[in-house]
Amino acid sequence: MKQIIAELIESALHTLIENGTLPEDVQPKIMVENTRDKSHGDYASNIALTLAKPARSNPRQLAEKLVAALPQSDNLKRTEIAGPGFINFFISGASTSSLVKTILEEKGNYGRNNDGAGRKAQVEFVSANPTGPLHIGHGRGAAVGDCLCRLMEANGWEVTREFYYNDAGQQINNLALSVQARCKGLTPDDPSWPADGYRGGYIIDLAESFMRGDTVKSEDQSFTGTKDAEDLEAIRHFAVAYLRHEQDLDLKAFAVDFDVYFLESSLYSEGKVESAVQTLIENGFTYEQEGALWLRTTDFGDDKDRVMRKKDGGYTYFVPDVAYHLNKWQRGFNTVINEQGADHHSTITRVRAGLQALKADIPQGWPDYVLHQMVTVMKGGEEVKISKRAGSYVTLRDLIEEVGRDATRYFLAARKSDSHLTFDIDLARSESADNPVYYIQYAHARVCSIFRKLSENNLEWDEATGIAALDHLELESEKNLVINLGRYPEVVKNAASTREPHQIANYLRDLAGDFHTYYNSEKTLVESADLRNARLTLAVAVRHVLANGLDLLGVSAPEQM
RNA sequence: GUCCCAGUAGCUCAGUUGGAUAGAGCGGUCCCCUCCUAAGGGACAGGCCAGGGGUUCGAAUCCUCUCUGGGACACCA
Repeated sequence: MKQIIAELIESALHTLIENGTLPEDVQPKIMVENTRDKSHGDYASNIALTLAKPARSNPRQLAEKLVAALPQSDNLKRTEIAGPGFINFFISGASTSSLVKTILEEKGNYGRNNDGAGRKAQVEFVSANPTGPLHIGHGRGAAVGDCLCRLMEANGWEVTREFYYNDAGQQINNLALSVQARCKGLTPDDPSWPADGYRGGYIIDLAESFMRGDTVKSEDQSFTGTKDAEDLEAIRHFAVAYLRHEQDLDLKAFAVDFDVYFLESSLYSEGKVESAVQTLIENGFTYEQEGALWLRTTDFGDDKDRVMRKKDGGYTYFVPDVAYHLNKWQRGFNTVINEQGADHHSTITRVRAGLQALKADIPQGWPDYVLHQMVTVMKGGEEVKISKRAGSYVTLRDLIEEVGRDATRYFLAARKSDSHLTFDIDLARSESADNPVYYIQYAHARVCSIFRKLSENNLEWDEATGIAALDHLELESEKNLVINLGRYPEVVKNAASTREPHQIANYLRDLAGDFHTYYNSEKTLVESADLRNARLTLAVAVRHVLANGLDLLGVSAPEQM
């Protein structure tokens, strides 16, 4: 509808340019907006305000000329000029009908578009180290990342979900040493407990499982405990497999699936780290100093150069990261989004700098990053520190068990990811019935309930009659609902291009609110067959859009609550 | 010290990319089930949009400085 109005305005502008009211060289940016106040019409444009200066006219006069030059359209009932020079558009019943009809035809596809045109996009998210269960911060990453994927898919992209396993570093050594210490019966209080050891209770479970000789399976590996507390290599393998298995269960409980699990260790074993380093040296962006190899990241906007290879010969962590991203590029992903915690933000500059220094024709500013800020967990009125080493811990699975998957996903995805989030567990648990996600689901269930009642009364919804009678929907609340239904496709588009899945959640809350208001004020199952069928048709349209939007969030749309 | 993010109702947060009188939920006060599910609706109260300057027809939104909170700035991952 916005598009249609924009075209009408464009046509009027041409007329005004031809008759000399506007100079020929104007490059107007036509903006059509949803109005906040319905007395301002259904849509409004500020075009006369932005063009008043080049036209050397006052905005209201210009607006009048524009309105006069607007072509005739069935979609418009009337226009008016208001305030400093806004043009307000009131849409006609015909345009309402055609929108509802479109939704009924497209059903689950309504709101989807093909902007991506089947191009490949890759989203890397969660990517937790296999050193402990997933916590709420990972949960935020999982919720935001998965919604982003769903959004990209809804915009016509072919999305690959990828999880990067950091299985080759010092953290894994610490993990193995911690498990070994537990195998030997040590506790964190013992003097010989590893300095940076993990203290969480899950380490005890892990050690016991190893000493029992259990076999653990994860997505891509399997390992049996050797029961030998001196065999650090075996403990390392077992611990990684064990914790990956735990994380698999966490993700499954959260209904998040990955297409690719990428192992950091494979970058070493396949020589990719080494060859990336060679290229960087050959391209002349490195130098030796104090026994270490440095990358001149300052050439690419970093505030100081970074060490690539330490004095002891090991690589710093961003080197495999650069090799990893080169690999993503070589796999043909021109669009890559990395969803990470904000505490990793300093890596962005380095990875991008490294990629530029490879001279592999990778565009500047590639890849995209979506960062989520930290989650503060409150329990019993106090902040819970989510430190793996300290052992005080809120796992994602605990959270899902306490407040439910739908509510957890919604809560973590419904807020702008770059603002801090406070997750009050007591609130989420004790008032789970007041969680906004139920508000939206309830609207969906209510539509379904109307249809149950309909058949109890031995009546049927006649879709054809309903569509033909849509012009009976003349109430403000009904028109308002339709306008909001019409917004959905642009919300889907906008949320994807700005990488902001929370927009979907906000939209759904608004739509659900409008429907609840309508439901309370007007009865759907009225005597008049025409009006009844028209209202049922509108209700079906609402149900489709609610279900489509909830699906983008990975939240279920129950028929009954 | 440098960089990133944030600061909007008592609390948790939105604010459609610069529009008209700043909005929800929770909490507070008060109404609405003879009625398709009250997990709902309606009404009231609650605001110096952290603060100062600037940009323009117009600023919570853009620029700049200041203040406050969080995070990042290792030859840790």
